[in-house]
Amino acid sequence: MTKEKILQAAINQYSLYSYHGATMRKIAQEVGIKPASIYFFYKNKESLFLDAFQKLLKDHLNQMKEILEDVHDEPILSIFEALLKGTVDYHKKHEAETNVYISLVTSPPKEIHQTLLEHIQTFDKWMTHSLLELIRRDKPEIDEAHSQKLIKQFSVILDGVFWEIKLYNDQELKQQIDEALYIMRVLMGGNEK
Amino acid sequence: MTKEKILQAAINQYSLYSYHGATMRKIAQEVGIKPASIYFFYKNKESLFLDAFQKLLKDHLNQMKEILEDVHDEPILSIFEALLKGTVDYHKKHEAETNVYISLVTSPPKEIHQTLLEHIQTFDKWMTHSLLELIRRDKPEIDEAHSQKLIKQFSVILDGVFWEIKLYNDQELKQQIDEALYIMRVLMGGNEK
Amino acid sequence: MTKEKILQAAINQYSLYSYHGATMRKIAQEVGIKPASIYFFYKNKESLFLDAFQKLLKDHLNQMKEILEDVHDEPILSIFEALLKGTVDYHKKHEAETNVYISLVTSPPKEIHQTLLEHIQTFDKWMTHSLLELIRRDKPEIDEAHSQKLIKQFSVILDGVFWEIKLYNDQELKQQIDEALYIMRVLMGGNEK
Amino acid sequence: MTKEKILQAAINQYSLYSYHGATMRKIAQEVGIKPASIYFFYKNKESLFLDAFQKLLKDHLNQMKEILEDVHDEPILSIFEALLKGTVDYHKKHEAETNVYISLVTSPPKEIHQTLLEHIQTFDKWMTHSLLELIRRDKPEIDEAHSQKLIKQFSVILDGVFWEIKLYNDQELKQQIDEALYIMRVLMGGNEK
DNA sequence: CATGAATGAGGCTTCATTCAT
DNA sequence: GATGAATGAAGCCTCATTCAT
Repeated sequence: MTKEKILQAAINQYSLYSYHGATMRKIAQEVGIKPASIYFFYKNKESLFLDAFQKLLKDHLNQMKEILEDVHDEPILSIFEALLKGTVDYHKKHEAETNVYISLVTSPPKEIHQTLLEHIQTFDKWMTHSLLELIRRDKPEIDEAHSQKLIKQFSVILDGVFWEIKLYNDQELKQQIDEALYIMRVLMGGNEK
Repeated sequence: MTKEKILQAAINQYSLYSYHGATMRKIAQEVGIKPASIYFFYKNKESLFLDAFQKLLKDHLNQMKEILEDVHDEPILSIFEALLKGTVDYHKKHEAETNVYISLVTSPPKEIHQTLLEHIQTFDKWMTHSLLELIRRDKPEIDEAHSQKLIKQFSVILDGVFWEIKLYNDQELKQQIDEALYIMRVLMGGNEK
Repeated sequence: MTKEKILQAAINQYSLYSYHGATMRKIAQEVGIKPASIYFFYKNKESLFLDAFQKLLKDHLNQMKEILEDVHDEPILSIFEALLKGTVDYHKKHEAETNVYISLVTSPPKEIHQTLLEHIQTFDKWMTHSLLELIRRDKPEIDEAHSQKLIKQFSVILDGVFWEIKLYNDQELKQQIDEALYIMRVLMGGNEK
Repeated sequence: MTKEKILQAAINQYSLYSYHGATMRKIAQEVGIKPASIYFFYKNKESLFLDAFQKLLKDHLNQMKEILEDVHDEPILSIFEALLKGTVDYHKKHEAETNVYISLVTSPPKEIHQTLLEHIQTFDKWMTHSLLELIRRDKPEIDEAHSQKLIKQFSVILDGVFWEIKLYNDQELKQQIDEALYIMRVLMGGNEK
């Protein structure tokens, strides 16, 4: 229990002040213990953050998988929608984690660089693979090459919406999601509006 | 001269280690002076970084303006292309600045929060306004509402490409830019490929 | 224990070098600890000295009260004598404290200015009040106006002896005390020598 | 001109913050020059303050001599009065210098310790000698032993008034001077009031 | 005369960490 | 499990001082 609270506090502090600004004292304070107590659970600051980062990446992957499972049987456009909205929801609800993730991608501490690259690749492969399957199921008429292209296009848009979480307020973001969905609809041959 | 070098070193260090990890010692070392000398030019660490951030935002805006000026008279699709490639080029060439910018957006120090919000708004307004004008010039048949929509769609895609600078290598990025341009072409009614 | 030793060292160092010359390093050295350890007990240098000054003033008042209690029942001239000698003894035995006190009176740091004024007033009132009572008890024939005057005269003389602690050696000081007592005897109408 | 301004600024700063707190920067600032410029006039901080202290002591002695000259021919009680009031006036008008003097007496920097002791002795001898002469002239009936005693008594009282400059406000101080003069009158056999 | 630019030394303070309790 | 007490290392910053201009 305390151990998890420490982990969360570490992430919160890192999200605000990055590695060197996330002091053991502030983390302890957030948990309501003394700094010395952290060392009962973690060997040192570095190992604490390695743990925190690992948990962070794992949680993120799980969350995305859950989102996909929930809409597994719906038409592909609904799945795109669910992924877009799910991404936004998740990151709005886990602001600290998102900030840490962005920070890790931007300036990865060398200790985590490898793990991070692997995560990004895993995530990418999983998403590509899943979407390929789901497109085939919903729209068998689309050949694989086209699917691949669609997925790449979707990823630009998903990444765009992801970054705009940090730029826009809730209302503007909703509009951007609508535009994103509109684009996907157009790309999938829907000239219906 | 020394003053500018300090500014650049501050940005480089911040990009790697964020505020608390960008120590005066490391900044001085990068410049080739002693830490005490920094204080001849800047009152303290905070004011040094405030200056650095301001310069960063100003440079970024100027750069984007320059890009747009260079392609001012070309068709709108070329302009979209120039903006996408220009953005990528600029941020690849100024990795440190980009990382700092991302870090500022993600976890803005309160001293710069206001300045940052204003910059983002200024940038947004300028880009919207410029593109509106350029679309009207090149495609007078598109009404303003549609233009507005197109610009929003472009911004999602531009933001997507921007974020993917941090995710993909040069080759993958080039592909993503191609997909981005393809999307814009489709959105502008071009069924020509 | 360590906390009190720090306080004493702070006073000693302040007495020698004043605030800016009383460095945390020298204080720590005197206590036999490292500078960082001071911060476990005191938030910072300022609060350490605020504590030290408060203790100093409190101790001084207590000491004076004790002196008076010890001679409470003796004739008033003996009381004057006890106060003069007690003051000299106390300040000779607590040279550092005396120097700090003088320094505080001369150039009071603004943080302690108010506290100091209150202390001086409290001390003054207490002494005036006590002596009034004791004169009345020993010499009921002296009316209050005269008593007030006598006390003021005594205070000039006491302050003179106090300042001469810093000017004269032990032997000269003893002579000055004798003169002081002689003056008081004369002032109280004693032409007996 | 600048040299004297530096000297005065040094004394002012010393009076407020003592040696270690009187920084070259603040002294320069008070004069309206840059710290580096001070080194044109003084070899270093230590020599600047040695000069300042010497001037201080010399000025003080001169001032006291002047006071005495002005009342040279008056009766001895007027001379006591002039000395008391002159002392108070001088120190009220030269607060910084007084504070420095007190600080020097209390915690003399070793570089000036010897000079200071000599000054105090010179001052003492001069005053004793002068007063002896003046008493003899005004009251030839008082023998030298008695004069010596009177002078010692006056010195306690003068020192008392001197210290009370730092303790009391102008009005209270005037009262204390009156009491002091009253005492001297009584001591000189005056039962007239 | 004056100062812009620089720096070694040292100031205060916080950091991560240890260890006995 | 937890922490009071301690510390070496390092953080930011100011100090007195120098020197070329």
